[in-house]
Amino acid sequence: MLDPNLNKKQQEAVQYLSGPALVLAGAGSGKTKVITQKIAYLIQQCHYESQRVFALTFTNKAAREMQERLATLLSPAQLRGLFVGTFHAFGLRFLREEGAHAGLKAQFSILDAHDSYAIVQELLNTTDRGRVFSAQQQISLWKNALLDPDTVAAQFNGKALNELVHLYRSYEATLNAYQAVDFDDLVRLPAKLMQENSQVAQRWQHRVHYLLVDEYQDTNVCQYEWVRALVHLRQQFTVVGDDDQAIYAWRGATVENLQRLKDDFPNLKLIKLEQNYRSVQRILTAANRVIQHNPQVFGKRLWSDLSYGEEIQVQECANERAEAEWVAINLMQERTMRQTRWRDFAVLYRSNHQARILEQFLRQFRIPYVLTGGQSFFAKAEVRDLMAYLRLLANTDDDPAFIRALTTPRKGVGQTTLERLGQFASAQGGSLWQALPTFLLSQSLNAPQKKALTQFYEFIQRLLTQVHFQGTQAAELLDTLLRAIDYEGYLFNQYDERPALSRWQNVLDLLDWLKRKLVADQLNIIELVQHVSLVTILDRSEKDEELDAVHLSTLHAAKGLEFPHVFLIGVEEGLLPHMGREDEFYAANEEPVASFTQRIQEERRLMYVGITRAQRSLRISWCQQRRRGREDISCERSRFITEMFHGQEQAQATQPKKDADDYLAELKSLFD
DNA sequence: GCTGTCAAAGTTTTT
DNA sequence: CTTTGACAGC
Repeated sequence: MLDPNLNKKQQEAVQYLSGPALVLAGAGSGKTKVITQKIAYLIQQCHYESQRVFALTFTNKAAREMQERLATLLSPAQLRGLFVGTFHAFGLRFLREEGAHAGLKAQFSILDAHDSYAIVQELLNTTDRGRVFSAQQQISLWKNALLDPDTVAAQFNGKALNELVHLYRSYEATLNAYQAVDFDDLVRLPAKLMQENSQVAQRWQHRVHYLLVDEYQDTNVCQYEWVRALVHLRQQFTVVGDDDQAIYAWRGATVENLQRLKDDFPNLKLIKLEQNYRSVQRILTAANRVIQHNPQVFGKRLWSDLSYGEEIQVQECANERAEAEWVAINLMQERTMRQTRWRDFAVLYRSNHQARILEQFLRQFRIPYVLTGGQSFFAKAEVRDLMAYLRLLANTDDDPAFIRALTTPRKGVGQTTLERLGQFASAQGGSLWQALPTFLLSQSLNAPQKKALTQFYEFIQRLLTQVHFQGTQAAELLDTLLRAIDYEGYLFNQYDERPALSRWQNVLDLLDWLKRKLVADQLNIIELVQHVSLVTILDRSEKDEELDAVHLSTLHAAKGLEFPHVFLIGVEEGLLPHMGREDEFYAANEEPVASFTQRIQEERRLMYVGITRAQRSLRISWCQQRRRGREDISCERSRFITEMFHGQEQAQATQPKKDADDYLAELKSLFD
């Protein structure tokens, strides 16, 4: 049955099946609802087979949310075979089947940003982090634009970027030698294969009967081409997007993909969802005012049935400490006065480091909070250490994993020996692991190093005999591994008691999570490792939902979420809009990727995303001074605040009635 | 030649 | 607060 709560436009979007459809869905207009309802409609009413329907998202969170909603709409049998996941997860599945056509072995590794950084650093032979970072970025942008080294070389012929092109080539060669792909490749290689291999293309064109894409405005060229190739045959797809919420241009996304869609599919059906079910009108008005300063591709105006709502407050703070305190005090007051739950609040900010000071104050006030986004659990050193062993077991040619496993915990093999082994391996044209047995016979090796390397070799060799174990047996293998390397001992030796304990806890959490995964899905280590590479944060979504806690999130990570009461902090020139270094990146034809104006526009959309997260109340703060590195810099109010209130009286923030000390005293008395 | 200690720096956003 | 690179000692 079609949900009777759908409005006319939503219904149209769900039921339109006569060809390609673009649903322009403003913030809070029921976009996820439309996608999930449409999937249900396809399967239940139109008799699409589940394994023929594919829904693509950008984040794991969005995918999970859709899966959860679908679980309430479809029977377990109907859910089976249905693909709802990120582009990258889909890419992994695609490459598992088709990787051979791209020269990949079945057990290829997936490198994370750290690994690629290390590779670029090695190739550039520099310790200048800025240089490495920007080179890495450039390669990533090229990849996202579906440009391979040859194409780039042709376009940059004889120019200063030659060195970078050369780097790109070596980088690709290195990955190939490791039998590894990076994140970008998970989308780039499928797109490329679809274009270049007609057998592969046909296979998938026949498999995918209906395709849905969420957050379409954030697709890059690879994703666009991949989608285009997938639907080439049937032209049955729905993409949902909002050009005003495009905030990933820095990752190669281009809003022009919306425009291109019209050109490539002349019969494209355009459906606009403009009724907002989320926010009170005042908040929408503010959002509309801000976004109006951007050029409008598709004229679109959000409106709401809800009441007008209370004033939007703007608070000027002396510095970020004062700001964090202001947030904490307001949270205390609001919770008492409105009888709300903690989870009804979110504090949103431009960059992760702003969370730190907030955390301090929230802890002090004993306000429970959860951090979404931010530093990935899987980026933590201790987690990567353990994963290195697993990656090595899954793919012994994974040199970055080999190096990390061999050197952490330290085993008496260092820089020099490693370099020699590296030279030895590249002379043989193989990986470090392949070279190791012969290298052990070499004369230049000293006794201690030889002994250490032999031990390591035998240790890994032994584990390798068990690498195909599944489920419980594989889980036991993890325990064995951890005990054998005495990682706990290493941690407590390396760090003070408290940090060591917290790291060890992380390892135990990881271990627990891995084991559950192994047993639940009956995976072996190889499958597990590939899966884990795509997970950015430890999956405890249900707990987060149940938890009554204030949400702390970056603006990027908050997209798609909504909260009754929102604090948007750090709204200053330089921070929002953010002004970074004037890095010069190039897409093609040596055109810089983004002009100053374009950057401001993206920042404005970010502001728009922030405002439209709020359902009922919105509070904005900015600081006169902010600590940046070692010095205090003075800040100005963001232009976006001015734009928000343009032609309107600006609400003056009311001073909190109690000050921080009162609250702390009160709290203290509670706990004494 | 390896490893531990010390000082310096911090990257906007994420798969 | 964490991570990384430089350096000195074992």
